[in-house]
Amino acid sequence: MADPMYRQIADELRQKIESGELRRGAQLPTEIDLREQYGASRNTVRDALRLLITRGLVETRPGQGTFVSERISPLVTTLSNPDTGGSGEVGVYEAEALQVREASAGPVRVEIQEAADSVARELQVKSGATVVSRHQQRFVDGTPWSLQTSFYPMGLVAQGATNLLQATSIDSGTMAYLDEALDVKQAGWRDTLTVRAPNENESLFFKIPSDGRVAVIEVVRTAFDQHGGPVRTTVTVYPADRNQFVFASGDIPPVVDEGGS
Amino acid sequence: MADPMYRQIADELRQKIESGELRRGAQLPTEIDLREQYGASRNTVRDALRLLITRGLVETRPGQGTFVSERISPLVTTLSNPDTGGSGEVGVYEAEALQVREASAGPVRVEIQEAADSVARELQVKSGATVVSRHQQRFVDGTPWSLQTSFYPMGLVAQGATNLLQATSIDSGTMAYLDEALDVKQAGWRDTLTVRAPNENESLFFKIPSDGRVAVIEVVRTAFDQHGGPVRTTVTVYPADRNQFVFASGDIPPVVDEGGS
DNA sequence: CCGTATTTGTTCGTATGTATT
DNA sequence: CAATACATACGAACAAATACG
Repeated sequence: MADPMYRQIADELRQKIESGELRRGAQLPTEIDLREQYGASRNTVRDALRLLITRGLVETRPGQGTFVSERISPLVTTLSNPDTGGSGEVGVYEAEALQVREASAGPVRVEIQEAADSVARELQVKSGATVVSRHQQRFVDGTPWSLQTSFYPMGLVAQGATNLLQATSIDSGTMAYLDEALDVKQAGWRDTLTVRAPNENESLFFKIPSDGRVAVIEVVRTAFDQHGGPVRTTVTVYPADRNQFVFASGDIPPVVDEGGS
Repeated sequence: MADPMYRQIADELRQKIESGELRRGAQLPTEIDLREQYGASRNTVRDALRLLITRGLVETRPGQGTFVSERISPLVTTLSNPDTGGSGEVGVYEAEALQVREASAGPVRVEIQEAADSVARELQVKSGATVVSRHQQRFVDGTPWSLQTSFYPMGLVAQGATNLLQATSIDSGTMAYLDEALDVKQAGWRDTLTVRAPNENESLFFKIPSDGRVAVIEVVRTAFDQHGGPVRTTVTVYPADRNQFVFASGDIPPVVDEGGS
């Protein structure tokens, strides 16, 4: 009488998934069916399913059913040193897709805000100081992939970097633009990764449960100029169940295809 | 009728925790008390508590009660480029503690194993090939912090690096040792971060719930020698609810103390 | 050491709400 | 609109872990 029943059920289902008996994308029996199959109550079945959800093996869709997650070969995001590989753009997260994947992005939403504590700390300004925020939704193969918001000190605009207020996508070249406009160069950056539960916006956008069963990964990248002052801080949020992050450093060979099992 | 009740309860409790009304380590009202306070059923209260557990705010101890997590200012692990800061040791994860923290480690457990698929892929050997594994438990301030296992191709031992089989802690200098013994130098490395549910060992060691409510972060660091061949792959697992990772690149100023709220 | 009270963990049954088809 | 399937919520009972006299 070792494991509780809900964990036994979860284990059996997990085995069926990993053995391929239940394929990716396939629909699991409904909770009612599982209740009968395992002689458990629906609540117990749901406890088992919650375990599988947390482990990223299945996902539930209200009104539809429970399905084996397609996920697999997680999206790989490279946060490498540009001195290392030839990853051109500095300050842009790049999905290094082993498979062919199509990345797209929503419109840029520009706002003038008062800096929250966390942002103020990164930008080394007073809490509540005025900052420019540029927010964007990103998709890969049409599915929600990340939410990204960049914050710039308002001082940069006052000094002439007025394009920061434009709602056009200059993200791939903002640092180049700042160099050109203000002679501000990016000398380095710092990435901070944190795992936490999603907030309401995030669970809606990523279509992950709102009860925290699936975490999100928050990457805060703060870029510094040649004088050691913070120029920009970018907060990017990814769902944790379908992402991996790679840091490369030094001289290493390119990645070989792995061919997921 | 916006949020479900269990989330409202969780929000109120979260507020009490963040405002300091419930201090770190303090015991929350029992589930029975909360049931009466909020006019909800015990199951609904437990749903709310599960949310807070997942967010790392509280933890439950059977027979005792529910307590505000001590956690706080997460441990920061730097995975930086050595060219950047002066972070001496290459290939060693370093807890950059803003507070004074005491790191310790358990004994090294050396084993000869057949490489699992994931390890074989990283070391670019055939699946099932013989490898040396060196496993260690790590603690910070006496609490479990990480589980680390390094894998080396058996070929290195055959070539003379016999010290790899010794159960003494040479971890901080294994790469230096390999340089000396075999003229193998570390030219670079690749870190891969994945978030997943803990396995049984991990949940026991870290004392986190075994149902996957708290994720773990798995960092796989593979080091490459001057010829681009993999020398070592190190798998380190951290509980996700009390850790942050920092990757610094280029020329950036040192971290300033933040003084948690 | 034992027994009891307390507290969380697991499981059941049931009812109703909400999203999708 | 109806049927289906998951989401939320209630109430109840017993088990297991812990604390304490």
